[in-house]
Order: sequence, then C-alpha cells, then structure tokens
Amino acid sequence: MHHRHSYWKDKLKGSGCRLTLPRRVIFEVLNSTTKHLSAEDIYFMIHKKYPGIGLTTVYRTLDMMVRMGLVDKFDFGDGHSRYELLEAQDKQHHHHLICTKCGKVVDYTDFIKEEIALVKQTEEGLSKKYNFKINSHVTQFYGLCDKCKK
Amino acid sequence: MHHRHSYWKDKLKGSGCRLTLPRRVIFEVLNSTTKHLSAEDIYFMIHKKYPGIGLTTVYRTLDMMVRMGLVDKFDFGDGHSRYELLEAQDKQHHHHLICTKCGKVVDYTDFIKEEIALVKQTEEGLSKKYNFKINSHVTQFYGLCDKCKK
DNA sequence: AATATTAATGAAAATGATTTTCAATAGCAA
DNA sequence: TTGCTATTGAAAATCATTTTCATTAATATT
Ligand SMILES: [Mn+2]
Ligand SMILES: [Mn+2]
Ligand SMILES: [Zn+2]
Ligand SMILES: [Zn+2]
Repeated sequence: MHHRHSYWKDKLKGSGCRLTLPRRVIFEVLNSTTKHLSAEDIYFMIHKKYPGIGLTTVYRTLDMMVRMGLVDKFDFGDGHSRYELLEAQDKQHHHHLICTKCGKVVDYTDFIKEEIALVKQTEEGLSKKYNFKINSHVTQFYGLCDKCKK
Repeated sequence: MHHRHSYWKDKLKGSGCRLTLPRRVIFEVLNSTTKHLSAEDIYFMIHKKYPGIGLTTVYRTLDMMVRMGLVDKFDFGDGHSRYELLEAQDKQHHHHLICTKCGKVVDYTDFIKEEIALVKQTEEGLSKKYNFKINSHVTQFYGLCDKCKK
C-alpha cells in the first residue's frame, strides 16, 4: 500500500501534474472505502473537514485519475457516475451485481476465473473477426437484492 | 414479423394504452434498422416526414417500450442513451463491441453460446450466494475499431 | 356517424449532473 | 524567496432528459 501511494504520486509528477491537497484528500477517500462513490458522495464526505474543496475539483480530480488509469468509472444506471480505485487494497478485477431498487452494489469475484478465461478467449476471437483492439470490458448483473426482493 | 407487429399492438391495447401515430412511426424506425439509435437520432430521422412529432414524445415512447419489455436501452458511454428493438427481425440476444473513438457498435453473437452458458451458471451462483433475484445482465467490450486503431 | 372520456401530445420550462470560464491561488523548480 | 504556471473555486453554461399544462386525438359509447 505504501508503494502504491508513492506510485501514483510519482506518476502524477512524472506527467507534469502537481500534488495538491484536494488530490491527496480525494485519493485517500477512495483508498479507504469499499464503496462505489459518486463525485457528490465524495464532495460531501470531505466537505466538513475541507470546506474549501469544491465539487468542480472533485469532478476534475476523478476525471484525471480515470485518465491516469488509477480509477475506474462506472455507470450503474442511476444517473450518477461512480468511481472506484483500481487495484486498491486487496481488490482485484471484479464484476458487479446491482440492485435496481435500492442501488446496492456487490463486487463479486467468485466466478471470475471462468469468466476471465472466457473473456480472454472471446476477446481474441472478436479482435480477429472484427479487427478491434479491445481495451476493456464491463459485465454487470442487474436484479433485486435480498431486502428489495419481497 | 407480422405476428410481432400485432403482438406489440395487442400488448399496448391490453394495458390500456392507445395506438397512436408517433408510436407506430417510432416502432417502424426501430424495426427497420440494425443500428443503435438515440432518441435524437430517431427524432431527426422522422422529422422531415412527421414534423409534428416532438422529441419529448420520442423519449416518452421509447421509455414506454422499454417498460413494456419491447426495447432495450443501452449506455455506451457517449452521453446518449441508445435503443434497440428486442427480438427484432433475425436478432437474438447479443453483446456489444464498442469503439471508444468513433462510437461504432458491433453486435456479436459469435461466442454467445459459451457466454450464455457461463452467464447462466454465474447467475445461479450469485443468486444463491448473495440472495439476489437477477433479471438481466450487460456485457460490453470497449476498444478501437479497424479504422480508429491506426 | 356523432359524442364523451381521457390518454397522449407538443411547446416551453424545469431539472440536474457535469463542464466551462476566468480571475485568484498555490505547487514547485530555480 | 521568487517566478512561472498548473490548479482551484464560484458562478455560469451545457445539454440530455423530464415535467408541466393546455390542447388534441384515440377509442368506447351512444
Ligand atoms: Mn466494484
Ligand atoms: Mn445491439
Ligand atoms: Zn436492493
Ligand atoms: Zn472507431
């Protein structure tokens, strides 16, 4: 985790960017949660302690982190983009299970091995057949969670 | 295809809805394309012949068709929701391959058999483990198409 | 066919997430 | 410190989509 810290900071500096307070704070929020936060979520989470940091900056910072490949941006269909630190903590590549009623999101890695194998194979086939250079994929399951089922 | 026409019309009427000109026109557009159109796309496609049909109605009609389970709504990440008639023509369940540069979308069904099998199996496992009732899934590959690669 | 009922429509206004603008600020290299 | 300029915050702008509301038209009834 410590090497990751320096890693992203170095990466910032390496591309002529500055290490600012908002950037450090926003990174820390993402690094210490398991949730899938929206820009507004983050804004409110830090606003008490850092009232000087504006929502605009949250958006800009998240956007930058996405471009740096540090953060993943998701759309779960509720009108708010959500962000998640890549390779954070013990996190690995995973897919999502989303409750369409309450918005609950589950990261699952259970069947990821088989999925990854199939995905890799599919990617290869598709790349060849359609001449695409595939960079990423998204798999999401939508449904109703435990509580919302009844 | 003829039975499909009557099918959706019957479904409409069955739920107390009226069969109006905008609805017929919008259905026809979706039924005669292989593309993934946005509300605005549809609006402009019909505007010359039917200048009386407003964008609001296009949105409303698409929304209704989605609720009826007649149309699928997708977000390919370009800021416009896109719509596709379900089970239209020779179309089957399929996944998408999206060029992040030019927006080209490919429907592919090549590896769908294996995918479907895995998806079904994954759904079962996830349903059990997380107590979700899974209703749908989305799988999309992002990359660069033939032309945009270079 | 004429009429009554009310779902559906279109224009305009509102919404709300995200982006842009721009003058002020703060990293950081020298 | 100083100077350069990337970054910031506030306010305004953008833009896809939704809401409002008076009008219209689909359909059931006469
Ligand atoms: Mn996740
Ligand atoms: Mn498709
Ligand atoms: Zn739920
Ligand atoms: Zn392309």
